[in-house]
Amino acid sequence: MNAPSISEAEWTLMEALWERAPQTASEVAKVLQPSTGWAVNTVRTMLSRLVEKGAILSGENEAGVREFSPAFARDAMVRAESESFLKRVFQGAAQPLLVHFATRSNLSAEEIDQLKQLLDESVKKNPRRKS
Amino acid sequence: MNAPSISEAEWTLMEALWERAPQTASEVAKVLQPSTGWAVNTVRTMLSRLVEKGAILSGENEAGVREFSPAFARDAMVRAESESFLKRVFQGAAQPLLVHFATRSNLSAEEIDQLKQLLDESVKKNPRRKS
DNA sequence: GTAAGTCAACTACAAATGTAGTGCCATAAA
DNA sequence: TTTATGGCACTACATTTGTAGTTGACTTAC
Repeated sequence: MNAPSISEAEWTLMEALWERAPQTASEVAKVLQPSTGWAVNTVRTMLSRLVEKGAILSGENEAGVREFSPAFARDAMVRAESESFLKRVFQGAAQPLLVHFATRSNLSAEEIDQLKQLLDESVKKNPRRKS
Repeated sequence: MNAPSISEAEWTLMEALWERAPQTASEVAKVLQPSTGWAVNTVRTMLSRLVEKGAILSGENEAGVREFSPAFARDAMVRAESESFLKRVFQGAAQPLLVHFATRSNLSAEEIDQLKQLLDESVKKNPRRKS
């Protein structure tokens, strides 16, 4: 199954589970409480919805309490989300996207060097020229 | 006013208006019909909602028919959308985002050269080193 | 063994989104 | 002048999302 697409608030939950899994609903709620202020029941509801969507899996711990884990690695979800963003906003063209973020991002010199190196590697692996 | 955030389907309408503006509802509907299959009323409803959101403006043409134009340049909406995506998926860090798209995008050699040049310009303008 | 808290399952409800349908008016065509 | 056409304003209705509250079973500390 492919990574389902999830909402903004749901990303927050996923982040908590990627941090540490499995966790029970109340554990997640406790972790997120300071930053989000969500009630435990809110967290429960969202966790259930994520299970329905197939984004997380649930089981029981030794004490018989439900606990939750991501069904996909963060990277896979990022990839799915990125695809859809790229299509929607940049009409599928990666280069304009890269230009956009590269010019607006105030990268440090090191980060720029690193990126350029990545780009070089990419050209070695895929030395395609425009027809 | 800042560019409001809009849904996926709404992006489709905006694209049509960025293509050509102003357009009346039925013109937009006609343009989008093949790709989306939306009924005219669907388009009307979405246009109205976009007006409410402040994403587009409406006036009347010579014949007294409502016509619509984007309230923001595509670039401004792209920027807003990109911000939010960056925060949500890459936790605000542009560099990992760039790495992600750079490595997965199969750019042509020309595109890579162009990007590297952009990166160089960016370093000239902003010769920041990590502290 | 009784109150107090924890869980899970259900229910609630408003705003946003996707996708139209209805009713009424004006104009153009027959 | 009837009739079909296009426009506009409203209304409709299912789904998804955000944000909980309620109820009833269980567990635990007094």
